[in-house]
Amino acid sequence: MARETGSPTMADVAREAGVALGTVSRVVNGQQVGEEFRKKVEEAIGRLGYQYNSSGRALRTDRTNTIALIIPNTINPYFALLVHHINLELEKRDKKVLLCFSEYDRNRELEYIQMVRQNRVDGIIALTYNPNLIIPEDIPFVTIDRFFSVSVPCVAADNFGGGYLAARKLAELGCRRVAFLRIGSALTHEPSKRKEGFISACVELGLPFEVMALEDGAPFSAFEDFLTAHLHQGVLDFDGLFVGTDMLAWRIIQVLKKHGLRVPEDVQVIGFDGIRMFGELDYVVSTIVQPVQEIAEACVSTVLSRHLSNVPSLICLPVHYAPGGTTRDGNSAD
Amino acid sequence: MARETGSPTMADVAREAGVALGTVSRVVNGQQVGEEFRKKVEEAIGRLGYQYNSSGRALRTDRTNTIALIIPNTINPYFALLVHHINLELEKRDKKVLLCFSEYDRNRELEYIQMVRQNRVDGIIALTYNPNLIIPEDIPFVTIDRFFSVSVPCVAADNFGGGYLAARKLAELGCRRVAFLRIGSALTHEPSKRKEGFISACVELGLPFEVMALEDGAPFSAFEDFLTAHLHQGVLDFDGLFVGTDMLAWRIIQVLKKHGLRVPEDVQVIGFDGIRMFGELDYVVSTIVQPVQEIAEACVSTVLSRHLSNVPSLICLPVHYAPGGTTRDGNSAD
DNA sequence: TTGTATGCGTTATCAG
DNA sequence: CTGATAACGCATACAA
Repeated sequence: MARETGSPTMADVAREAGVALGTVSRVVNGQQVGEEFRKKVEEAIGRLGYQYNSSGRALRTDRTNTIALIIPNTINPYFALLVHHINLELEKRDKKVLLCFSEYDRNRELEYIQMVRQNRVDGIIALTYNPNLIIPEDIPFVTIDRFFSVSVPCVAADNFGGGYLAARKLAELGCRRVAFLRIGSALTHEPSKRKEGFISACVELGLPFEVMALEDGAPFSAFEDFLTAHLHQGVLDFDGLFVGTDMLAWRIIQVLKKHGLRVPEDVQVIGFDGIRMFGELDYVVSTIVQPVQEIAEACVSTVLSRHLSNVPSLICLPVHYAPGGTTRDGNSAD
Repeated sequence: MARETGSPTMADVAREAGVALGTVSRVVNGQQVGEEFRKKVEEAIGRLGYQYNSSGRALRTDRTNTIALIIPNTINPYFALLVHHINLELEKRDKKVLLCFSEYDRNRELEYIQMVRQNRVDGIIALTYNPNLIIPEDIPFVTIDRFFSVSVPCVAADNFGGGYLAARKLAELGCRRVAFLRIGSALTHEPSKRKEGFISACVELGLPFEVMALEDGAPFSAFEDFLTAHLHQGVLDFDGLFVGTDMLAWRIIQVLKKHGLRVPEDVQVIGFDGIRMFGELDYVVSTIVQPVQEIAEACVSTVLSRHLSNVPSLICLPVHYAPGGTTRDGNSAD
């Protein structure tokens, strides 16, 4: 008979089964145990409805089987996708996720670093643009989209290749003069390379281009000003736009439409990320699709790999293009 | 000097500060301690970079300060919103979130129930349509949108009121014949009341209406068939539609447009949920907005309330209407 | 192969 | 108000 207080423990199971505590532990952990004993223990576990206590195990082994995921939020659909896939990948490996929403707030990030230390997480996956984040040396740490140093593995899509692909695609779809629009963190991170790739392809193709890059905090109206400055008698100087993210692309398109420009007839637009309507319907705009599933897999297997030293410091995963109705190549899914 | 292995413990701090272990514990937990001692301990903590070990605390106190959140996924924008706000509310109260994505899969839900037992979570917040979910009696449990029994608190938006409001709004906007479209779980849950509210208002107003309700698993094409059956010489029998969710509304609108119908000129459409583009821009369709923030707050404060017996078994929160460009009342945000 | 005993880091009880 | 010490549930080294 188990104690009446709380849930049954291994000691309760041992008593119920008439075996030693250690034997129960071995059965629970799938180690080698005589058939007779195993059976007795399993029956006792069933009778008592025993569930092991992960606090006890964590205290003893100093492993929590928990990975902290630091990400700005979950309402941005791209982040939501990432959370989704990372959680799934971790679950496959019987790991738990400790959610940390930074909200782009440096102080919150610092508090989270402290919190995850208290919780003795086995590793951290972080998507943060905080330039001077203090990275714990003693916890496996993997970043997304942001390269800190060779000792901190970074997983990212092939942003350069994506920019390059976007420019080539616009050219292929008949564009004669294009522009790149972006707003984002001032610091250099992987997504910054979208611009380089785009420029590189334009130069290579002899395609005239312009760049409009804003830093975080700049007002969106700056883009409107830019566009109206390039609008002459209802005709835009550009017939193709590559925009840093799908979200920004969407907003830019609203502006274009407000000025009576048709998308894609007058201007073709390609975004970046691969956001779908409601997460599962059509792409919101024509886009360079990030391989979210692969990014998640890479983050998880990297953060869990025992020897981070053996792991490459930058894992770059291939992107692809998908039409989404804002280019003149049909609207079918990829 | 602390032991070289692992992070410093309270014992290390005690030694460093020249006080007893218990005193360190009292300082860490903000209990009354003499000024002299407190200072010595705090300095030692600073020198050693001590962070308390939550596994030890959990083992001792049998409280993990963790709440499990069971939800189908995070890629559906409504769920993403919910996850976001629930996480924020829990964080305010220094609680952690254990993420559980059910993917609408009954087996996964069962595994999660087991997992959260092992992790000794302090409570569970669940959004699940599983009709015969086994609810742990011994863990505070709060559901969203689904009423199980009076002993399990349920938090939901005022779905009936929302349906009612939608019908009145359509009437107010000049609709003469309307329809309600929905697809969803066959079982009766709170969102089912959207239909009742809608019908109730239609009857009250003498507004002719029709209902097209599909069960989960039915093909979307059934809606197309329904609409084409009601399409005569390019004119739809309805000039107003109320659709069960924003996502379905969006898809219905695509179909309407394919048939040359203009929204909102020919047909006005109101959805339900309050989904915004990219989570933060305009509403995707005109919609009945769920009070997600309040729902989250209610879930959290309920699941954390020590005496679940004192808590109402159904918490119903008010919704509101927001135009989103698919009705003839402008497109400005609320 | 199984039993026994110790300690993981913490809180809480009790004595001083 | 502080110090010493015993649990909490588990894994594991060691003894049988």
